[in-house]
Amino acid sequence: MARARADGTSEAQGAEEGEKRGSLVDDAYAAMRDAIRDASFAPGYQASEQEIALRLGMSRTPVHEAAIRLQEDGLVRVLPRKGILILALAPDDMREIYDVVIAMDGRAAELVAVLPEAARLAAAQTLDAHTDAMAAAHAGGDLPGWGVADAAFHAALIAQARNGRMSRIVQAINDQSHRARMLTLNLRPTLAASIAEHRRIAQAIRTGSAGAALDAARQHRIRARNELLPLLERFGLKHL
Amino acid sequence: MARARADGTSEAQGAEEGEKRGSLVDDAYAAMRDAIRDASFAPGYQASEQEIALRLGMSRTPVHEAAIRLQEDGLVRVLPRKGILILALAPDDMREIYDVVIAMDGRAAELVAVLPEAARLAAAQTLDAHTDAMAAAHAGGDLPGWGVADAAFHAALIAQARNGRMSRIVQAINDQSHRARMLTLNLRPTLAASIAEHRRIAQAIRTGSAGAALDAARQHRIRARNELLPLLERFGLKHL
DNA sequence: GCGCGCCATCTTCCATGCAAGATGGAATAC
DNA sequence: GTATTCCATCTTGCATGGAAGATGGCGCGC
Repeated sequence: MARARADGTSEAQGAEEGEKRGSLVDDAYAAMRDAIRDASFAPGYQASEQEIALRLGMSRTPVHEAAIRLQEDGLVRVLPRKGILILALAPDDMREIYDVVIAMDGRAAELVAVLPEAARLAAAQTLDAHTDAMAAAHAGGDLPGWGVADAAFHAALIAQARNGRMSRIVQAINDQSHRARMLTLNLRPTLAASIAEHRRIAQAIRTGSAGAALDAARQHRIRARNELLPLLERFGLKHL
Repeated sequence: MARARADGTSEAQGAEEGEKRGSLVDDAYAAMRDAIRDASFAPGYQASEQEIALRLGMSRTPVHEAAIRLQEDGLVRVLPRKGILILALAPDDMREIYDVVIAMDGRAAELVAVLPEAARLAAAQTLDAHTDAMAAAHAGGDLPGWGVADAAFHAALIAQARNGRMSRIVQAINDQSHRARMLTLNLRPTLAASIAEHRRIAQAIRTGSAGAALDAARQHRIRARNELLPLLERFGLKHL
């Protein structure tokens, strides 16, 4: 069920033809996805398959097939006979994305909270470790580090729920919103509140309180949403 | 943002679904998806792209690209240099699927319940109409009709939440579980309970009780899950 | 100057060819 | 009889060419 994601670091430049890894389609997919994530391909940019193929040192076919997968993931749109459009995120997209993670994180927390006690305790410990990292980054003024630890917390929460479909959905959603998260990291005022809420989620899981875990995870995401969306509107960030 | 899906899922826009029959890839995608849905392609069957292309009267290329989309949707698996494998659903897959719809239906109900009053009332009326159809089918012993009306209720609930990403996720999940729903329709004992629960969801939406709507939708799906999964295990339905 | 149509050009869509990996069965060794 | 090797065949991965649609600029009419 797990899609093979070649997670090699992307060289955005010349694609030297070296070792034979997976398929060229996977290479093209990974390269394009990473380029979109780090904004090498800016949103709104309209690329041609020929040009990308040339840059990656392959023919148009694997680029085309990778573009289909990226479109399915919601990262680009293939305009018939016009080209590949890198999609931008509007505030309304962020609203949609938040509603999905509110639902998923809540159910995931609930599921983890009803695991057998040993698994529950291990999960809570893992989650607390990530929260510790967030607190340390916060104390040290390391904003990117805070973001990484925060992402790790939520990724661990989903992973512990042991649901491949939920994992893939959240992964796709995260790919879409990665740019926005990077941009808005320094806009978010209440890092401390997040840390406290993460503690509450882990504690509810530790005690096996499914309802409390569900509620804590939901409220955490809902607060983040209510905090971020007005900021996006205020700053007029029409496309992220 | 709405991808042109052959079955016409899309956002609310005045534009009519013209169903442009321009792309062979779309044709192949729709044909293969429908064949999988109604079990013309049985799970476990390993098809060759050449054979499908021949049957659809096109070359291998559009079939191959459609297969990529179907794989992304979780309906098939493309085995490198071996063929296209129609995926089967195990009870564990149904567990995963139910957890996703529990999360999504709950959030959707909550979102609909906080709409402005006019929209809320209209939504509740639509939902009740579907529930009426379920009751009528139940009274008339029309099991397939009951299933159609039940699906319409849940589709309407998601649609009213006005979240394209949620719609697409639920649509993909439904595509995966369609066969299983058809098979298990006559195994489910408590149709009457579903009808009563649907009424509760609609009522909570009507009164704008977000928490009650969330809980009613969640409990409805959770009960269905707890009812169905043991049946699947009992009957030894390893692959659906 | 201004609007309109035409066409050169750019782009994807799809068919097809070639190459390489995977497979099953036959032939062989023991 | 059993295990092993080899190869004919089937399959997809990828490259490439022709075809058709979309676009923007240029010239023409006014």
